[in-house]
Amino acid sequence: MTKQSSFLPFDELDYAILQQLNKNARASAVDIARVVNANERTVRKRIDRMVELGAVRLTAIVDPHFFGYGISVDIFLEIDADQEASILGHLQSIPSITYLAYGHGTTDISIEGRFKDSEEMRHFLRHVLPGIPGVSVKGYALVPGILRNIDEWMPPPEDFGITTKDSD
Amino acid sequence: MTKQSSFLPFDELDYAILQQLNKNARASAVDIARVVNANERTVRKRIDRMVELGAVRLTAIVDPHFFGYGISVDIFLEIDADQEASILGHLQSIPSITYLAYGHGTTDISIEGRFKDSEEMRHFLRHVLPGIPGVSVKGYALVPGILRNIDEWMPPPEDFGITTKDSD
DNA sequence: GCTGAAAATTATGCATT
DNA sequence: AATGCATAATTTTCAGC
Repeated sequence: MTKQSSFLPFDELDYAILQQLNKNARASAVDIARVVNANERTVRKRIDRMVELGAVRLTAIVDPHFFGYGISVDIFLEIDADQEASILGHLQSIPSITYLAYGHGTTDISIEGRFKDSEEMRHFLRHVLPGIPGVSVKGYALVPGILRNIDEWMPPPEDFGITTKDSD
Repeated sequence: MTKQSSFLPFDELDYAILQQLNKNARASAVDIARVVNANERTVRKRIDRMVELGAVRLTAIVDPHFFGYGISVDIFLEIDADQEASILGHLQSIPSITYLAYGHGTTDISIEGRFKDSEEMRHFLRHVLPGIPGVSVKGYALVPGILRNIDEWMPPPEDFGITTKDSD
């Protein structure tokens, strides 16, 4: 058994509520209360607390495929260290970019772009990105399909103090 | 000018509503209606339609950092083609995995894992993954920081029929 | 497809345990 | 921290435009 992780701000009720909100963030507190077997006032307070603490964000997530963005590409950039802040700001503002992260080296950046067709992708790789001062495209790789993403992620039950049969 | 993309199921009102829902998926239709300057009944119908069409999912997204998952790692796997379905199913069920995608080759899989510390990461890389029949770890790379992810993504205004000063 | 008005449901504020 | 209760606000239903 590994060490019991310090403080757990949430419990199994929070976990159950979270699962419902994950299915439908607009579900009424009354409906959720019914499913998780709790008082609706309690449910609302728990939701408010999780959001206020910043543990959870209730949001609208848009499906790129629905809008015709059928192509996903991982792109590897190298940037001018002196212009890092402005370049990252610029990249943040580009709607084609669905993922932006620091890469392995100190001047490496990884991004994921979504495009409607290969023409759009090519234009982005050969004109948009190289057109940003201090940015050079080191390579890219088409992503054949994404099966899971952060929006479907949930911490394990243990993080809510729920002990599943444990013998790890 | 590139070709006008076929049919646009949504308009600028949908776009405005979406932006509000992105900030807070539980915002009341009345509040949203005030901000976007529309009737509340209309707002509700637009929301329902976007969700029913599958363009948007209203969900709770959990912040891994809040729960102590401070380490992100990109991991590259090669899997036995004959066991693809069962392996992908297995990977889907692992809570450490926040991203799962097909990779470049026909037997390549890319995943992203989140861990509380390097010990947990090491255990995952050296025992959990190799313990899955048909899976071998080809390499991995620590991700120093993620600045943007799919949950913050929105299609460009053009996809809602909004013509910004365009001269691309 | 948008809006109006009444009924039903849900959310909020205060108080109690 | 959870809940009961009264009040306020929102959502739903049934329309008409």
